[in-house]
Amino acid sequence: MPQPFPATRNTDQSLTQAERTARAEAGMIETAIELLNTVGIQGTTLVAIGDKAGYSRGLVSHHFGSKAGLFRAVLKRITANWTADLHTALDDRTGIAAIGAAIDAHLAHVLRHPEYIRAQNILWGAALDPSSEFKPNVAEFMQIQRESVAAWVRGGQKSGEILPEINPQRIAEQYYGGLIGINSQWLVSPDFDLAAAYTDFKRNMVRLLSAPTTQIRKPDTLNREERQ
Amino acid sequence: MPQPFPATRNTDQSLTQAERTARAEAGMIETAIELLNTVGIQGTTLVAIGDKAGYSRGLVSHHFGSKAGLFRAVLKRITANWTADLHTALDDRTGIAAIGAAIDAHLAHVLRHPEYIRAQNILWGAALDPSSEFKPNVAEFMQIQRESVAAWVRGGQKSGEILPEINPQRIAEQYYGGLIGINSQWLVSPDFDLAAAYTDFKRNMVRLLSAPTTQIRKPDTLNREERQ
DNA sequence: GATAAACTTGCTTGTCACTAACAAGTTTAT
DNA sequence: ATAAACTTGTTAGTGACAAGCAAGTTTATC
Repeated sequence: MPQPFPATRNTDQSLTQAERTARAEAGMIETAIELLNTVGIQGTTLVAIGDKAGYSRGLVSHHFGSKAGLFRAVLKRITANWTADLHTALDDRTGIAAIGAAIDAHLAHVLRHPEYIRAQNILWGAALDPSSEFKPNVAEFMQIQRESVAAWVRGGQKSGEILPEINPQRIAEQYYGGLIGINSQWLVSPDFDLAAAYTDFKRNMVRLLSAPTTQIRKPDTLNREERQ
Repeated sequence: MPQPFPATRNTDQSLTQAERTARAEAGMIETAIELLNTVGIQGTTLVAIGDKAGYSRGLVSHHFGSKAGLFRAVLKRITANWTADLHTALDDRTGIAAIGAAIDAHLAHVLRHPEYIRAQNILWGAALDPSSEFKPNVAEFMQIQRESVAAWVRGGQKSGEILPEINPQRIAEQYYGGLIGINSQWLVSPDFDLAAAYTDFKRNMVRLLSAPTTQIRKPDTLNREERQ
């Protein structure tokens, strides 16, 4: 039954098939993230998802094929969210400035959406499993992230602020590994000082990338700069 | 029936209760590690452990209380193994030398016992889960590891090779995070160059800790040193 | 000091509530 | 009416626990 005012379609009465699908899938993904954060991967059962999202226990399988399929979709959604945040934060920067801004954005993102980060890392942990169905997705995501970082380094090398001897791929590995490691420690230890670790990481990263000529100063000056 | 030669007790015929227990627990732990590496945490069922270890499916619960209890024991065993390796590698070193030696030992250990590292990380991943029963164990282990690193830094500060302004705790977080992050990337991406990442990490760590006076050189000299 | 009963511990099997997946249905949009 | 979204019935497999059996170990008795 076609409604006269398409703008008010989502008044719970009659929805387009596409709308129903979108609403159901989004609801289940959101519910899964919530459950992952509260009762973990074990407690995130199909029944629990269905109950909390207002559907039956069978709908997850219908839409995502399997529980692993739903988790794949969760990762996809989280990744998209982070990528959007990063793009607006970067704003066409490259080189050292891009890396610094990215680390800042990362910290802000973690503090803003801790439940996303937690869910992401829980699923990444599950991906280490040899029988994991979404390990390739995780590997690919990391590969793409590293490639961005390597591109920033190459940009800095083009402009001369980063020495040409530095290997962009190696920096990308260190950069990305550092972020993963900091997050891992924070997720396990509730009293871990995330902000301090991030700012320290940023300072170290910038120092490693800066050409040695910028470090030929008197120790006093250097230290004051470090504290800033 | 008491045997005349206690030294030949373990000839598969008649075992002391203690011997039986030790053999059974060690067998199940070893089997669990093997299964974690091949079929993952999902495939590591009580039935599979019992089958592979030559016991029944009920013995795990009997000895370790639960599946989580077994995994706790697995982590304990892996940790003990790594700690022993580290101690022999360190040999009373402190300061930058200790950190360098520890990173080398870490790489050697990962290459020597990849199945241990993989199992450890799979279980750590599971520990991120809010319902995890052994998250405190993981957090405590990380805390102890960080304390060691911080002690090395303080040692280096005492001898003067590390600047007093450097925060040992922050360094420990970066150090440990870096190792976790590198391992995580390697575990997910089969073609990840682990050795290259480790040597790069070591070089960066040493550079960060070295007093700036050692960096006031001509760029040429610095670069040659970097390549070594 | 040998020997058998009393006891303890290692280990297995039966059972139960719960889970994911799939197939066969019912309801809703087109 | 027909195809999609969604629900319900069913099944094989899971971890935990309890009851029971089979070894090993201690103690009492001769």
